[in-house]
Amino acid sequence: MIALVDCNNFYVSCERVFNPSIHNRPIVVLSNNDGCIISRSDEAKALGIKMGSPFFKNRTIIDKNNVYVYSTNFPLYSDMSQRIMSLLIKKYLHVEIYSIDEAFLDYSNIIKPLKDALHIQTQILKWIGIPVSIGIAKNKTLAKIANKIAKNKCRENILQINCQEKLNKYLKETCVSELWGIGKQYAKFLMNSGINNAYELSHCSDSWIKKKLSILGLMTVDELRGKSCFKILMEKQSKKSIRVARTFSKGINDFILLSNRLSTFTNLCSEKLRKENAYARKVTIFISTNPFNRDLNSHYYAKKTIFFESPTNNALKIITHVMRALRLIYKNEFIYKKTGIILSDIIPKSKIQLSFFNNEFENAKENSLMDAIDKINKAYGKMTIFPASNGNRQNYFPKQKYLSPRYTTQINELMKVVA
DNA sequence: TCTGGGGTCCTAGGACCC
DNA sequence: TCTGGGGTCCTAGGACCC
Repeated sequence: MIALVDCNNFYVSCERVFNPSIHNRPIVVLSNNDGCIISRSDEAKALGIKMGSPFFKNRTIIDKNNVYVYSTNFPLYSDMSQRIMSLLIKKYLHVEIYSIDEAFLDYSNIIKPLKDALHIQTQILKWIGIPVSIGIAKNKTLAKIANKIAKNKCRENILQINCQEKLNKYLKETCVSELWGIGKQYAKFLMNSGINNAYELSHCSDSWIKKKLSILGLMTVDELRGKSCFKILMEKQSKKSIRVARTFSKGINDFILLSNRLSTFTNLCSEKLRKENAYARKVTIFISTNPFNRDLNSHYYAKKTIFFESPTNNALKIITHVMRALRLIYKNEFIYKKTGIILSDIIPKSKIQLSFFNNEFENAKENSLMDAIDKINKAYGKMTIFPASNGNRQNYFPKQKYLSPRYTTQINELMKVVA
């Protein structure tokens, strides 16, 4: 059994903790630049304010109903999140922090799941002040479904799906668009194909699903059928890319202004990288015109990736590459609305071996790189690697690959870094 | 007039290699 | 005139998540 703990209207709930006077009032929290609505209280939802919709389009409803409006306060939200997560980690052995407001718990050894869930729910509310919903079911996808129903239809905000009868009933009640892993495009496609709810989806053929929705879609469908495909990932996953991007309130078409902004982004980005104790192998910059402009001919999007000679986290080095990329794509006749930089192909310094080799060699990280390579050679005759994305998908993908020349080069580079 | 930011993963197809 | 087979690597583009 897996339980999903999900905070109700998280950002709004955080604001309420520090301002109890707004408890029964409609509240919304806005995104960066106060552009979109990204969190709503139940009262605001009842007014018909949509998630992600632009602030200016809701202006009339907001003014008319005295809706409280907050700009985001991310430091506050992540602090509150940490408090909740550490409470969970203290109490449970296996916890996956899935997002700022969600965590999966391994409930396989919990004897009375409902009672236990009620207890932790009460504790979080009492000690931290945040209301949470808890869904309990056989796997992550079903726990997501249980959570959604718990949040919207159960008085206690807790629901366990523990028999096939209940499961079938809930699957039939769940529209494909509400499923975890089925987004707008897939939902549209499925409904056009006559598949409207989760129950119908679970009866589609494997080959068709895989072809149309990719391997991840098939895993989702397998979970609806009761298999467990997505494991609980306890270890903090090291980042594979880091990005800083902004939409400007006014478009920019001046090269100097753009490069100034990009320098700032580069600093922020490499700061994040150093915080991760990691190095990046490439940088991508992108710039785009206003995507909401009605004139489609004025849409312009450009992206340029530059590889480093060796992995780095040095902002000055990165900036020279960023500027080169900007010069390559800059065209004066456009007014850019959005720019960003992405550092990717990230190598965690503290466990360099791990990023290239099988988990079995985790304990090799204490030793030198050469030792690790020797061990691997002895064990396998030739080196063994796993693609980074293989973690969850061992049932679907063959495990072994031989070490290609590409990786030999990378190892040589890594050894330079280590030295 | 005003429409977020930060991530992950998969797939197809071309380049390239032996 | 015919035009292999098996493999890797990289990228663009498109999907998804909160």
